[in-house]
Amino acid sequence: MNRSLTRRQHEIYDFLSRHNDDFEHPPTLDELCSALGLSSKGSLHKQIQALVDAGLVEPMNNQRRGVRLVRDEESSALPLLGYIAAGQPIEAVEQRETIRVPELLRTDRPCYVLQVRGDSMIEDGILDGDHIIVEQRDQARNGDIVVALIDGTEATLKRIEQKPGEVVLHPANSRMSPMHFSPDRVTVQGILVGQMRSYH
Amino acid sequence: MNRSLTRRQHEIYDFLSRHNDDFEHPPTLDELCSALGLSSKGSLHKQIQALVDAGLVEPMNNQRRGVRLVRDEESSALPLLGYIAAGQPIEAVEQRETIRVPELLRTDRPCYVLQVRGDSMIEDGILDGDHIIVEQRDQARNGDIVVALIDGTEATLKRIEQKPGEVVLHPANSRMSPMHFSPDRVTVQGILVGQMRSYH
DNA sequence: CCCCTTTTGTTCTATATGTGTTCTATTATA
DNA sequence: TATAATAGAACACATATAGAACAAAAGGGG
Repeated sequence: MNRSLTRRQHEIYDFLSRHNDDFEHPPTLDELCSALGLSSKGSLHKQIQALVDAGLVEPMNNQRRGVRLVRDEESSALPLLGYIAAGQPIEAVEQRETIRVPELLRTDRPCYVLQVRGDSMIEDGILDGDHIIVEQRDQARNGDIVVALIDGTEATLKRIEQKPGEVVLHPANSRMSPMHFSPDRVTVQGILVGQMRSYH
Repeated sequence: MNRSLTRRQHEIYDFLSRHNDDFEHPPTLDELCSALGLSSKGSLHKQIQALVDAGLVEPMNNQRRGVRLVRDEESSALPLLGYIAAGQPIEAVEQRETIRVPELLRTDRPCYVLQVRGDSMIEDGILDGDHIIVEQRDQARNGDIVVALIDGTEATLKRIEQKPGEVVLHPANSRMSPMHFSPDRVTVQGILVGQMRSYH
């Protein structure tokens, strides 16, 4: 079942994940063959079968309905990790919670959700209580709003500016000042990609 | 039962979803045949029956013109009506679009989605480009943020204050002033219940 | 209201095509 | 040498289609 994939099997699975939107309908073996540049569906079938055994592709027991990836029923739910407030570690939520997030507010890479505490980003329209969707990353571009870890303990949500020899974290609150750190004290944990607010 | 669809059944279902607006009434089997390029309604009937078994098409027990899709109540998708900017009518979007909204950001009553244009509510964290979820209503409580229609033409998003003999619409922008109207000039179209923002 | 016709859905059968499956043989790759 | 990847053929059977015949509803004219 949980056998590790060969290199080619990995390629094929990646191809399916990337292109399953390009196919109008689940692709047949023949279609996949020409898309992949193969000329024998028999060979492909063997590979697909390995993916089925690995639990990545829906088993097709003689059915003629195309090659479908297994539906990740959690697909639109992301883990809600806890609260983030400037200057404190992320306060984990007790239970392992998940929260549904529409595709529009997330990316294809791994994401998670935090709830905002405090007003440090209020002028960018991020208010106390908002849910933010964060893409897990360890690098950011200047101007991104990031979840940054300072000295390995304090987590904060700020707009980042990376200069040679210095990292500046800008709050969006005129009553607060930018914070300056040496680069080795700051690690990026993710970048802000989406935001949700409920008014009830 | 809940069997997965064959390829052709998938196609036919897609066709129905795409074109159910093109048909004045639910189509007859013969109409569908010619639209799909088939010449045997007997064959089509078998396919339709499969869709009925899958729960995607309402069962047509000898009814005429009985091919209608089952109401898609599950999808958690709301209609995206268009753009709202202070002082102009809601600019309708061309296509009838829908957008997925998690339960957290909506209510049990009918809701719709608008995209915000302008900065009139910026200090409440509602920025240009944000998607807002509006619950359809004709009454509001003081302090609610509402979609209000002024003189039946201009739509605007503001915080409402209803006094005897007067309605005040408060922007959240210190460069703008509250607007005063007599109650008969203002009708509430809905109240803000959720908000979404994408950063990419 | 009844009878007839027309339309439209339902049920068959027969046939053609498509599509997954199973082989074996051959070639790369480490 | 062992493992993986490929081609190609042959096969089995699920699915798609046409066509005919039948049944149920709708409508119309007397």
